[in-house]
Amino acid sequence: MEPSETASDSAPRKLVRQLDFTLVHEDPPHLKLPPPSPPQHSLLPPPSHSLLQLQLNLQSPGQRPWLYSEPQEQQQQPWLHSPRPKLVSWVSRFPPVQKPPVKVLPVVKPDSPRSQPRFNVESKDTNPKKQKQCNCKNSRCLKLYCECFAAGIYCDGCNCVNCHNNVDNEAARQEAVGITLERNPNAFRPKIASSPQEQRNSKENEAQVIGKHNKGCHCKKSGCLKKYCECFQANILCSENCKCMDCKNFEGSTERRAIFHREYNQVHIKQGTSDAVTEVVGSSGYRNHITPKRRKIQEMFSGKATVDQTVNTTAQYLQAIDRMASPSSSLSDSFVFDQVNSRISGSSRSVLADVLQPQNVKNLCSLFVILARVAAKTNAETREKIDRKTKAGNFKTSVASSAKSPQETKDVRQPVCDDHVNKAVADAVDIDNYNRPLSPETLALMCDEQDSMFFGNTSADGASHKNIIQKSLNSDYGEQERLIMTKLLDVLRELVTLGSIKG
DNA sequence: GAGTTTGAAACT
DNA sequence: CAGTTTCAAACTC
Repeated sequence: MEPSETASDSAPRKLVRQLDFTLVHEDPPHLKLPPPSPPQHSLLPPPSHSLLQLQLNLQSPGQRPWLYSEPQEQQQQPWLHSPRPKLVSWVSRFPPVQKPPVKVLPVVKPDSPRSQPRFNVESKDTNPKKQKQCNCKNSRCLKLYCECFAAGIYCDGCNCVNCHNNVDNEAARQEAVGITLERNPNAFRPKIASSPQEQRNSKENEAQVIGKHNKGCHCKKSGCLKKYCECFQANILCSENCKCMDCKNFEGSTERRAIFHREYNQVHIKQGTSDAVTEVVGSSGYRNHITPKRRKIQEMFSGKATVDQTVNTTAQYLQAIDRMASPSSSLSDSFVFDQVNSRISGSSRSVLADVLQPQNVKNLCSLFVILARVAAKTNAETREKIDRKTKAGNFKTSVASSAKSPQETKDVRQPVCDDHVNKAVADAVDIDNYNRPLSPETLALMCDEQDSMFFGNTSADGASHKNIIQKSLNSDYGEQERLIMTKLLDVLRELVTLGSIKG
């Protein structure tokens, strides 16, 4: 504020000039709607050409009265003339005071007085029937602590004490608004910004949410997985704007998955859809299990701004594989996670999402199988050596060894039926099963199927991988390793390049 | 429902 | 701008 100005005389003018609720009028992130159909929910009154008119039209006292005082200026808001047809159409399509019906979310939390978001983010107030009711005691509802005030509405039926956020205290409130805006011109703006990707996803009729918290959260203890976290509450991932510690609100986070899993299950158990729950749990209950190594990689790649772009891209690649390899055609698990993740996945949506093809995943999987086979051979020979050594040097061991049936000996030699190899294959297959532990029987079956699964096609890639296998099994281990790693690197590089180009 | 925890907002 | 305090929602018991 200029020294010559006072809060009271400068506030109103500054208000209207600075307030830009552009984003307010967009759908909340989790309620993205198909373009042609009318919006079904909005936290705030739909935009109006005439703010004065809006104020007059609003029978409910709870509607940002201070925002609607200078229509001319409002009309000059850039977004009304910028290429944002969606917003313009909103303006013309909806009367100001109409409260659209609630859109039922795919994942709903159990009803609770606290279930409404705490912060003035777009996702709040998903139930238009009941206005938020604050419980302020010391702020007179004239600070951003107050949800109503922060949301730009009068308190109405709240449980607040000494409330000044009402018509009777209009002057005081105006002043408070002025002070608040002086402190932060964006104080009343929505905190969640959508990205261009959101538009595209809307066109694709996906419920993708690509949002980002403008300021970012600063959580320290909640892991950004509780509603204390603004990002979490807004159903978006933490972004580079955040300064949170020990953040678990990133794409691919096991903990985050677990939470949504739990919530989904709770809701459906309540709704009596136990069949669906069983299906969901059955098909994905193991997804939350994650190998330490994999988790390490995830955490390593959960990168924020400080992480190198290349690394990020690789992480996204891994995440994309994670997504792609999920049986997205399945209605149970993938539905839940597609719905949940799509609402949550934010700015870190993989740039490879549209680049990766099933063949890429196959290629990578085939490499893992190769690794498994090499490991199997290595391991089998090591065991053989140990056996020979113990046979020669230890009578007892010799007896035990000789007691082995020929079949057992043969089993040891079989590439992917060894413990270590099982692990290797499990890691490889893990992509398809989201870390679900596999029984030995299943693994054995998969061993037999690997070839047809991954090399059944007659593509050049398939042939080249077969060659690698031959080479791997016939040449020195060092050479095998080199070949495999080189191929793996090639695959990753290719995808990173694709991602970079797209990015 | 009371008490505690949490993190944004406000203040210094 | 960093550290501290205030505040009210979220959470726990």
